[in-house]
Amino acid sequence: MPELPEVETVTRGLTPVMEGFVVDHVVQRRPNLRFPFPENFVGRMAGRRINQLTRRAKYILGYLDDGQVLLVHLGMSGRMTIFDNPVVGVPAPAKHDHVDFVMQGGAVVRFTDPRRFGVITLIAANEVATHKMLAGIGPEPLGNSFNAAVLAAGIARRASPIKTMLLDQRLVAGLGNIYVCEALFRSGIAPDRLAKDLKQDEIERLYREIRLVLEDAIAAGGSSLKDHRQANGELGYFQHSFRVYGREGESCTADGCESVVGRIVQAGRSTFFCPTCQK
DNA sequence: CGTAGCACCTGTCAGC
DNA sequence: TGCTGACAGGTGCTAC
Repeated sequence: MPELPEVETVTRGLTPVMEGFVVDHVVQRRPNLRFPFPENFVGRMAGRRINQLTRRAKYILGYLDDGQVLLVHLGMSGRMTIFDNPVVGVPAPAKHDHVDFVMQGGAVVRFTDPRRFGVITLIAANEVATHKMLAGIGPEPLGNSFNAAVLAAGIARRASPIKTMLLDQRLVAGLGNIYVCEALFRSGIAPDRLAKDLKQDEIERLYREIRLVLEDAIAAGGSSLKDHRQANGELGYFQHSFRVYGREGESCTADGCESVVGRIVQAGRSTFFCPTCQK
């Protein structure tokens, strides 16, 4: 379920077994995911120490000791699972287990992705800001460079519905379909409102709720998953409680609201909303 | 330039 | 049970 909070949770879960450790070797079981793996991926990873593991937007970045950066995107269905219990061992790879990172620290980190919309590649450290996949990505929503004024400037005069705009990673990084729906519900803004028509107080509410919904989700991941992982070692999946997402036809959770959650399709993607709470 | 739509893949579920 | 169609947490590319 990879939007920003899930990628953050996965990154935090991987850090104790990857950061500061040397990659003994990588097992690559197919030539491509969404894109081909980089030339000689296995050879270029072997023996490299991962100096630092961080997240930018929905990408996991592993800074290697030779100036390369391992870039991982989970796409729609990508998952990471840690195997570091010597008693249990490492299960035989299943159909969609495409890559294993075998760490000298003793852990095996397995990348699984049925739909293969994920990305694994290597870039140079000095390309992190300019590489095609990262250039143009907007501010981190939880960082200092994102605020109501930045959001206001980004949506000013834009003729797209606010829902569609918020999915655009150039405006703000890391929001996906779930948290856009949730943030709009929490701020009481109808998803089909045109971005340029939002009033200042609405933009400020939206800004606050974007931050809060993401912070809540990250906190939920940290508190409901011991070491950010489930008993089977899988990272980033935890019990969410969404107010509108996936709740079409169910009653609105707002106090005193008698309405039923609706669903519309915008830019080809489902939007869940309360027709009464969101104006 | 801004915007919309398609493409990439596989799995799951509802309905017949 | 088997088939079909709709749908799924993302994003790059192309065409208007």
